[in-house]
Amino acid sequence: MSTPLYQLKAEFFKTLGHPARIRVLELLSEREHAVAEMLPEVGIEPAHLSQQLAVLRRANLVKTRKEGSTVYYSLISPQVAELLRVARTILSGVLAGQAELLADLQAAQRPAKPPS
Amino acid sequence: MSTPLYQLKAEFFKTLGHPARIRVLELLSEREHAVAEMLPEVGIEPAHLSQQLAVLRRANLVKTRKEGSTVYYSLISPQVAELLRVARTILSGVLAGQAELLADLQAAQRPAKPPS
DNA sequence: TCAGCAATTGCCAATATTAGCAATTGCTGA
DNA sequence: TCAGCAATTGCTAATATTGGCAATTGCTGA
Repeated sequence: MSTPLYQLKAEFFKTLGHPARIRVLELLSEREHAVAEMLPEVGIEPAHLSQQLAVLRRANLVKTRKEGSTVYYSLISPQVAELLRVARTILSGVLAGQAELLADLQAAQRPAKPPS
Repeated sequence: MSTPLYQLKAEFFKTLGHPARIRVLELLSEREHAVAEMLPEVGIEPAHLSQQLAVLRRANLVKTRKEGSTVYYSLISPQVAELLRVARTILSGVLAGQAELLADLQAAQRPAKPPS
């Protein structure tokens, strides 16, 4: 193994680490989409979307199908949808934790009640 | 919502996008670890590990427990372990796909046998 | 009290990522 | 054939991440 496994994992997550790419993967979790179809959803200029799609292609996460001059993208592995689902669960936990913290901070401005 | 959800998700994945941080999360998926204990596993200098741990702390993915002068880290959400598991599955699919591609490329040098 | 270790922080240069703009490719319909 | 649209590529400046080194904090045992 030339590259250690955790290096590959890190690169994998790095390719997910961009708002436009996440947005695209979410759209593709539902069904395949043409580039033009994704454009308004992602809200970035065409050239930039192409670049981000290229990143996903290079990472082997999506595949393309050409029909005339429009290109349809879809997920290679449907498990990506599951990954996003798990991530959402974790994230809502994290955000809930932060909300709690926020509440504590706000409470601390009044006659302090110590954390449980 | 000041920051759109997919922005938060991207940031979440971005914090996973570093070999040392992945390594740490894998270790913590098993059980809590002291910093000194992780050092040889991760194989980077102490100051750098601290920095990466700080990234994980800021992202609310890990928590610390102090005992004397040693600091123990653990996962806040055990679901992170599941996330890493799903990621591994996807990754092995991706790598298998690449291996196939490689095999095809090699086969293409001999009297070509078309893809199934 | 202070020497010594664990862990962290701050600062900075090297490196990688992102996003904007112009130019190009490939297909389609007039 | 060529005008026009979909998508992509190349180049570049702005921005963010990284990793190395020195200095600091906090605890413990002599």
